[in-house]
Amino acid sequence: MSVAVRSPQQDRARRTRARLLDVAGELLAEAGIERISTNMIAARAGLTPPALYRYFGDKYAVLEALGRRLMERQNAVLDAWLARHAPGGIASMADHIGDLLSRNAAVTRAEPGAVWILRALHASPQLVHVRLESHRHVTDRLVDACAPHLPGIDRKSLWPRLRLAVEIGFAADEMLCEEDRIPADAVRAETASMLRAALLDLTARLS
Amino acid sequence: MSVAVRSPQQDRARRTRARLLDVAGELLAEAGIERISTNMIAARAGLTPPALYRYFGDKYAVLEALGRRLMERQNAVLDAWLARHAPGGIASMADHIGDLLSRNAAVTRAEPGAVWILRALHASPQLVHVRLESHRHVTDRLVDACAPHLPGIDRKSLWPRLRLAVEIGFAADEMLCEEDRIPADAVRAETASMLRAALLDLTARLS
DNA sequence: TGTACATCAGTGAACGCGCGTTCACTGATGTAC
DNA sequence: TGTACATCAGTGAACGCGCGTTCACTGATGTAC
Repeated sequence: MSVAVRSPQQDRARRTRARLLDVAGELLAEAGIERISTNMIAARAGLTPPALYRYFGDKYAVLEALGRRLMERQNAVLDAWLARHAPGGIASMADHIGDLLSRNAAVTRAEPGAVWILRALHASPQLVHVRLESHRHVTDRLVDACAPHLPGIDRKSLWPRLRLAVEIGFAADEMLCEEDRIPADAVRAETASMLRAALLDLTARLS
Repeated sequence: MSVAVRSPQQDRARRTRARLLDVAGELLAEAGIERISTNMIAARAGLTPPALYRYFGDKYAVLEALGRRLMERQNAVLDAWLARHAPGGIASMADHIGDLLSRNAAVTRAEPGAVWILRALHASPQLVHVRLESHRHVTDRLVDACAPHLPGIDRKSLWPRLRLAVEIGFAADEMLCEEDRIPADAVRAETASMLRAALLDLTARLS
């Protein structure tokens, strides 16, 4: 990173940056993380290689930005879901987990190469922190939403349980992208009912 | 792959091949799949680059062999577990899922860079099939073990449920390798109890 | 037990290629007057 | 509304490097007699 990367000033630049990320997602799906290159990304976006470095400090910055963009979109889905169902308490949330999983899957499907982005975040030592931070953030939000309704449980013991639930939700979504021998809706429903049972189990232990 | 790769004839060769795989696992953890190279692997194993090509057709063959070796070890754990608990029926298996998860985790911990191997299998388009096939195989074995005790459920509807359970088991194991904010044993117990409930739910639907 | 010899394991040197990245630059955009 | 000008976006050419892989070879191993 020779020169600090400034955020785009012009409309054209914002479009170019977004195009670079879209293209990077496509190439990640086609070539995989070990084959993707900055030169490939620039070429596919209709740019020469140096143009990429106006927007990203280095190769990993591209992939990191790509990951963050996807996770922000997923977080937006979560926020909307929480706004709607958290006021209804644990039972309301538990009953609508399937809804959350479907909406999240829709985001994943809309993003070019989304599964591959998630995998790259998983598979590259330089990028693991992005995914980890995002999953932790999601867990924090869920704890915030659930804790008020579970006065008998302290946050410290709630966190690991919800962290596991988050991981399972994302794992199910990723699995559905590669496993074509199972019906997506049925498995999402199954996942939802498992998570629902786990969540309701928390309240049950209080009484 | 210029010349068909023959399996090693001498003891020295078998040791060399195993050493190449061990070293590849270490490097995968240190450098990640986008940085690892055949030259690096050979150098670390104390060999010159061409020696590697006596054992593996190309770079992906190394990673594929590495993945298969790990999955074979995991399968051995599963087979032992099934031999022990399958005769006891669904309830016996359901009660010992935690045991399976722990033993599987032990295998993962023993292999150098095991998490990274699993991630590489996940993240490289050329390698996804290895992981997918292994998870399907595990699912098949579980279906074989469970089906006789669930005469009311046909294999077609059993398969997706167990496939999901397999994915969740592996996902939990992988998560524990990177998430240090949660106690491993507690989360394995939690995972086991979720899977247990899901499994017992199958029998409950029969009555 | 010793040795000749066939086979197997590993080497030294090299290849063409595409990688990530940088430089000094030209062309496009938007704004102040 | 027109234009001069500062700033921003993208270019052309090039770099050193390590990659994956191949070749014709030498040294090590094990076996038949």
